[in-house]
Amino acid sequence: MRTQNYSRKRQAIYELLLSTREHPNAEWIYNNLKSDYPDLSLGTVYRNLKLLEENGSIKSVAVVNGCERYDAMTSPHSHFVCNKCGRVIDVFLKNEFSEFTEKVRVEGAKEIESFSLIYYGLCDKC
Amino acid sequence: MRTQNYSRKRQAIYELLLSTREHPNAEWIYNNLKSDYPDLSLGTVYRNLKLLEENGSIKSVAVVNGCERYDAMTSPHSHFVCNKCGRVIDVFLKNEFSEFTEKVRVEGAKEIESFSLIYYGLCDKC
DNA sequence: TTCGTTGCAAACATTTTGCAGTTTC
DNA sequence: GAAACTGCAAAATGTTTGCAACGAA
Repeated sequence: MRTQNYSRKRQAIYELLLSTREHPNAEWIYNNLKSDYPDLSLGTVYRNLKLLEENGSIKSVAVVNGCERYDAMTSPHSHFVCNKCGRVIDVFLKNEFSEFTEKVRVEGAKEIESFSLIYYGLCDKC
Repeated sequence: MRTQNYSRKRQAIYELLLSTREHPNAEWIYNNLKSDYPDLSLGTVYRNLKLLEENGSIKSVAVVNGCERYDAMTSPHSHFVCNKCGRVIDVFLKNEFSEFTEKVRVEGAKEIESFSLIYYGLCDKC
């Protein structure tokens, strides 16, 4: 992990991500912090999202309409993405699933580090 | 499906995708067709990839380093993405997996249309 | 004082689009 | 001839980066 000082804005970004189940993108975070941090810049949001991801503090869970979506809940779970409105919803699967995926061997892969399971469809608001 | 005429270039893009297991992006396709179609333009590749995807002829299987990667094998299967070189490898899972995922219900989802399972790690060439 | 952090704007990379000319049917 | 298709270049989009000022330790 890269050396880091304390940063009030990074902290705010992280806490905002902890407080929501929106799985937001950089711009949503920027807009939601602007009132508390009027001099915040979008570049800072991007920089800190990257830092937090390198940290392991947050994860990128999906790319929806070309935008990276982030989640501060790092315990393993899956997601549902609405094809119409782009909403991202948490999906918690039973143990049988992780048991199943842990057995998977991929020809051509030296080492499997992680996996991502994303469901797509229409959400109940669309 | 939008009305379509025959197009030699679209056909070539589709056949190239059928012939490879590279899961290429637009630029790879462009570079590989340039010699046969010297007047091909990258815009045409993008336009036709979108049309072919709307058709259901091809699928976007992953976004690797910001690039959409396509596959003309539309029968359900998963993928492995190398975190270092970006290589995309087919992963065929046994039936028990689809049986499992078909049972999944997502709270907040009206209808599940598809899902995508992607493994990440290091490939045997990295 | 050192080095991480930031705002700002410019740069970047991928993808989309407007237009005028070409091809398909 | 109508409508789809294309090359080209410009535009749009999301993200990254260089730099000088600022903040933390």
